[in-house]
Amino acid sequence: MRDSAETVPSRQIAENLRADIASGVLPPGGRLPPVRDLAESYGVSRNTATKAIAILKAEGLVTARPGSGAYVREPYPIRRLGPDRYARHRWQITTVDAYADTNKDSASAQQQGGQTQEVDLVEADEAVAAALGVDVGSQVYERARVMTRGGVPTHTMASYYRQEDVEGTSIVDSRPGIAGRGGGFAVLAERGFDPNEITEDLSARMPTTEEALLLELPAGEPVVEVRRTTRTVDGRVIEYARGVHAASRFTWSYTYPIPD
Amino acid sequence: MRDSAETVPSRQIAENLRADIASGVLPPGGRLPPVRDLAESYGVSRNTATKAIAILKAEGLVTARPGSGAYVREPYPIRRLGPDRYARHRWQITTVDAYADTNKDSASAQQQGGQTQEVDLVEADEAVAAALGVDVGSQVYERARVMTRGGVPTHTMASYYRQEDVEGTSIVDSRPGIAGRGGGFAVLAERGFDPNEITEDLSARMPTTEEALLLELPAGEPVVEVRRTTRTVDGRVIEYARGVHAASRFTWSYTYPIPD
DNA sequence: TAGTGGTCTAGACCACTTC
DNA sequence: AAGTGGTCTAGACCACTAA
Repeated sequence: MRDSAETVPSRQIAENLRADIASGVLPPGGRLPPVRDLAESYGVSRNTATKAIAILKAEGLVTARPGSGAYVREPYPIRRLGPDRYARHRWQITTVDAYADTNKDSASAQQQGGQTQEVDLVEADEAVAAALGVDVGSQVYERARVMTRGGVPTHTMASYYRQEDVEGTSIVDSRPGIAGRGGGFAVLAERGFDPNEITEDLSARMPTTEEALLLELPAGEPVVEVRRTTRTVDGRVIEYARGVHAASRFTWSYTYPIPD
Repeated sequence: MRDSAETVPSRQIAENLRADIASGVLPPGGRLPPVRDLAESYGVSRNTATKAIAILKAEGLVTARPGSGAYVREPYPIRRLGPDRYARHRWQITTVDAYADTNKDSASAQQQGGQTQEVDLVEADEAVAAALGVDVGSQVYERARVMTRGGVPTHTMASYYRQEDVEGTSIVDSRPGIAGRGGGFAVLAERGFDPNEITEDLSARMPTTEEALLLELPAGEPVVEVRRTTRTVDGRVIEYARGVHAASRFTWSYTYPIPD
């Protein structure tokens, strides 16, 4: 065995374990050697072996369960998010199939995942104000929710609406699911604000401590922040939304023509 | 001061420092108290104070310069990446303005950033093979580069081409910049493969150790992996590319109509 | 030269899981 | 009860930065 670069013991141990993970000697879900064993076999202190594990945790390769062991992280089923998830047929309710649709939706929604929902009047921060074209600090409706899938929280999403756009609609009703499918798109459409175009901005970063708790993120798991602006055909912004996604559970896919 | 939740000393110190960063008491670029001072003022061991700093490093809030101090990370200028960066006018060279264009481009390119370039025949891995419609393990051209901006590496990008599509073109010439502007789009267009549509897939994760070294990533900095497929108007895939971006230096922006 | 972060040791206690 | 990860202490040495 060759050490390609001289390095400190903790990194060297981490590197060896990493190689075992990559080669499949330690398969996903497999348990790493206990820190006490690592310490002994490498002739280092327990702290140093612990540090090696900590390095792999920070890289997102390993999670530790106190009292049990350290395990190779298993890949989540990755959901691919494309423009299709906003497709009209998913939220546009015609009079003909309205009843059947809501039945089917509620059934599949509860099987696959759920969401909490909380509606509030809040003060618009800078981003919200800029997007909706209102003054910073003015009151807007916030619809905040946490989405789960198979009992595991996957992402948060908070939508913001102008008061006059949604006052009196079911969006403002805070009972979960009352806004129906489509994230309020159907409600907005009924009101005459037909969603027509979306701009999505993505960026990635490490989570805040609150986000890590809320989404039950393991160490070494980044988040993707999504900012979505929805406009009518006239270019009027009818919704601004911000979400935070556990990075390992999603990919985003966009297809577009090369512009001139 | 209230401790909202009982916690271990190292996390508590980290939380206090985090609050100082958020409130501006410790501004971006500001230096944190030395670990020895922290240890003394909190009445903990040096190790514990060091751990507190390590937590903030993993969160991407702080970077440490050995021998100097630990500093609040300053936000990078963020580059917004939209479909425009692939626009035809950026790479389509008409006979009229070809000369002026190359002059301008090389000047601005060298001011703002550069790129290394390496061209090789490599074996197609699974993703490359699937995208280009060739067998796994068959030989394809790889054009790998590292982009820098202001001397700082910002992202890698590796493009893959079918041999028969680019053989004999300047894409295969490994001299940096020889492919000209547009990432080879101009060359492909000249060959009769006019790039028409792009699919981009994004996901975020922690970097591998190689990536962290190559991109000079501080601890706690995730990367965004971009996979790009470029097609002609007939749907023929002419380029598959993969890149790794330092997350904190970019946002991605996509605008699209809501599909039916 | 003084100060700084980085790493390591040897030993300790705790809370938790697993049996 | 035995084993596990998590955390902490007190002390040490190193390499590096900055004056």
